[in-house]
Amino acid sequence: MVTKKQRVEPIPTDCRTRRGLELIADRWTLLVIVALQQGTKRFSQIHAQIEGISKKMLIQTLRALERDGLVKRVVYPVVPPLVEYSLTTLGQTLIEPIWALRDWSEKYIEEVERIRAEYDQTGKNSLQEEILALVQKRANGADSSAEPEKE
Amino acid sequence: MVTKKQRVEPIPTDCRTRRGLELIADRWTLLVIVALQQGTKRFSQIHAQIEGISKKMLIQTLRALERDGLVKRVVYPVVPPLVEYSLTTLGQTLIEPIWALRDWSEKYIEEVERIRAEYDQTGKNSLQEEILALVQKRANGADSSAEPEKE
DNA sequence: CCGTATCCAAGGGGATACTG
DNA sequence: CAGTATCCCCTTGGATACGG
Repeated sequence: MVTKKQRVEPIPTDCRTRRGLELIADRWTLLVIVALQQGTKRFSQIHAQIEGISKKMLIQTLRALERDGLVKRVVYPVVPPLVEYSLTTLGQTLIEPIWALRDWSEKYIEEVERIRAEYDQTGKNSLQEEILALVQKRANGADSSAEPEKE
Repeated sequence: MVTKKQRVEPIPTDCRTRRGLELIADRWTLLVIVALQQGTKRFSQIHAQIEGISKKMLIQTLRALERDGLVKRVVYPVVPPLVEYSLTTLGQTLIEPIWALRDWSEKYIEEVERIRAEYDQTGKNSLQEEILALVQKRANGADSSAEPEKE
């Protein structure tokens, strides 16, 4: 159990990590980058590749990425229109961290889903026994009034 | 320019990568894990640390993480209540990929913001010249009717 | 083909008040 | 302290129709 008076330095809204996460912490951005990391693609190809995304959301996501310099958009003045999207050099720097997330998913997602299924069925997961043991131990051994202190 | 008939294999909604990204691709989840990677924390500490999150969203996020076995929640039966959250062993496996994203943010976020500011002010970013060159080149040298082919 | 424009339903998420 | 409950706004985002 944690003792009192632990100093916690806040994560300000304007720190670089938060600003960075805001860039990519939505439903589609990372998927679009994953799609483009295979190389230049037309709009319709990306749209076909990312199952479930609407044209509206794809456009929106691509526009944001373009605006931020992560994706390059090239329009060829032909009929019918031909538009190609690709990662910029800057955008390619995101491939590595995203790959780390992919690796994690490949390794652990099914374990996560197993635990979730168990939780949904039983109302608890296997961690609960561990936790109960912790709480019991404390209930027996220690004073039950915690009396948290102010700073 | 990309040539015709490029094969694109779709990313199905149920692939592991997408299921993994759905876990963490929202506004708060990653920040909560970042907060907890420093060690066990009380609810109020996390809440204070993540500037801007409401109690409602923090609870919601923590519940989801708990349900998925990434976060452990321990309630001590004392008054006033004392609840501690920490990453499980499984949850800790996420630290590494998240760290990669943090590193990326530290390195590149300000470049991104520079480009974005430029884009917002001028309606274009520095890539546009590069793109114009590309398009011009094509317009001069090649047939202007692209005539995309079917498969 | 690659968008834009408009409408609209669902729900995300804040504010507030209340409880054990 | 650590939630739960309710209200309600307002954004998100899908569906559809249309345009260059």
